[in-house]
Amino acid sequence: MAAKRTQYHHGDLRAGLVEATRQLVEEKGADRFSVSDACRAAGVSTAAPYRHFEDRDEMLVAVCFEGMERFQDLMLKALKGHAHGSLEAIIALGHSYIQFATSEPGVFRLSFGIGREHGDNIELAEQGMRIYGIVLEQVAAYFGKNDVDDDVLDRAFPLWTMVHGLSFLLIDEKMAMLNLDHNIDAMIRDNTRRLLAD
Amino acid sequence: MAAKRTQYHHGDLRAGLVEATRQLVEEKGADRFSVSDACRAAGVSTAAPYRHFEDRDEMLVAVCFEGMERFQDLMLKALKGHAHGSLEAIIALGHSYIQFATSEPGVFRLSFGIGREHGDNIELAEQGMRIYGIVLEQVAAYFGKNDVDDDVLDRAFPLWTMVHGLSFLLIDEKMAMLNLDHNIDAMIRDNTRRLLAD
DNA sequence: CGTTGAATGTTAGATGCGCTAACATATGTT
DNA sequence: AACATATGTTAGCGCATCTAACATTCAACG
Repeated sequence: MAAKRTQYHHGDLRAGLVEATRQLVEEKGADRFSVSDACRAAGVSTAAPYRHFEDRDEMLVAVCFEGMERFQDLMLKALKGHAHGSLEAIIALGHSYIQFATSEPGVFRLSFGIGREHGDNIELAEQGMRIYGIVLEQVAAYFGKNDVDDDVLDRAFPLWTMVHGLSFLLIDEKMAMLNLDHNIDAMIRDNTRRLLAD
Repeated sequence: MAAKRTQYHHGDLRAGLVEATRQLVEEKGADRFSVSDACRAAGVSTAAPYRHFEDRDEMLVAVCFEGMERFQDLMLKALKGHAHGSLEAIIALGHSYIQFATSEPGVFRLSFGIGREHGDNIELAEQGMRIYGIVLEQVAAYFGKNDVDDDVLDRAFPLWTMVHGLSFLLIDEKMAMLNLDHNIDAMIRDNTRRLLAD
């Protein structure tokens, strides 16, 4: 991991630190992550990161931002092969949401928890809206609409809360703790249908 | 806050520390909480807590456990005045879930995030099941059943994921970040109905 | 090319936290 | 009254974040 470099300069330390941070966030969680660990992994001194980031928090924001881009890619890929605005497309989006949360729980948790102290960060908000916008677009089409009106917002939001809640219950291992056994795929399918019905 | 005491012994330092910890968790979040801060608030030296808790983490577990008891009380109170197994009873439980999450976001987040490293903690799991059991009982009655079978589990779980997700989206201020405006009460009501329909 | 300023790295150290060991004081049992 | 136990304090270790002062490399311009 700690690839000892022969050059004085790293080459792309910023990227190296972001990747090291991302891995550590997955391993130990954002709260247990330490700048020192990331430095050891990247093979630089503990003062080096401060040439690229304001502080520890900014390193986490960088990981978060990068993660949200992967999240967006995943959701866009999920749409392929499904008719625009079809129930299948919307269900596929739900699956990809769970998929991201469970494959990168550390980054997922970080991405949603970070807004609190960074409510001012416009870039994070914009990236969030780009992702949610993918859902809104499909839901609008599902109801045969060309744009996202208040009705669409009201019908899409419960879908978000459901997959969001399911994601947290899964990664926080609540189902395991309470000995609950649910077929996740069936649960997303059935309840997406129910939430869109009426 | 830092009530200077005149006696050498505190009286009930454990309770004092739990309360100080709870307040700090609400103020700064569990990750930013420090044992030293709690000691300052309780007016004792930084070594004192270790007579009552194994480590920092155990202080948080204590706050979590205490919080879950309040959570349980809140949900039981929510049932009063509603017919056993009625839709209104179930909706009231949903409201009390959101109520707890938004009034004590720090403790709420802590309670659900803590399982990860304390999956072994049986007391926490049992308390969690007591709370979820309140919901299961009402949902069983809603479907005219006397006990909680697999069907009941499958119909209750989506309700949990919805209010759980909504709670996190609210306390993480995602709706504010994305300029989403939703009537929470209406949303819980309408979608509880949809999830129970069929 | 060679010089020089900017970018990017290092070392040393200030400050603070978690936790432990050794010691001090109160409490309660006989 | 004497002693064991419970509960507090002080001092200090190891590690973390972050800064200041210094070192090395890069790159832009004569």
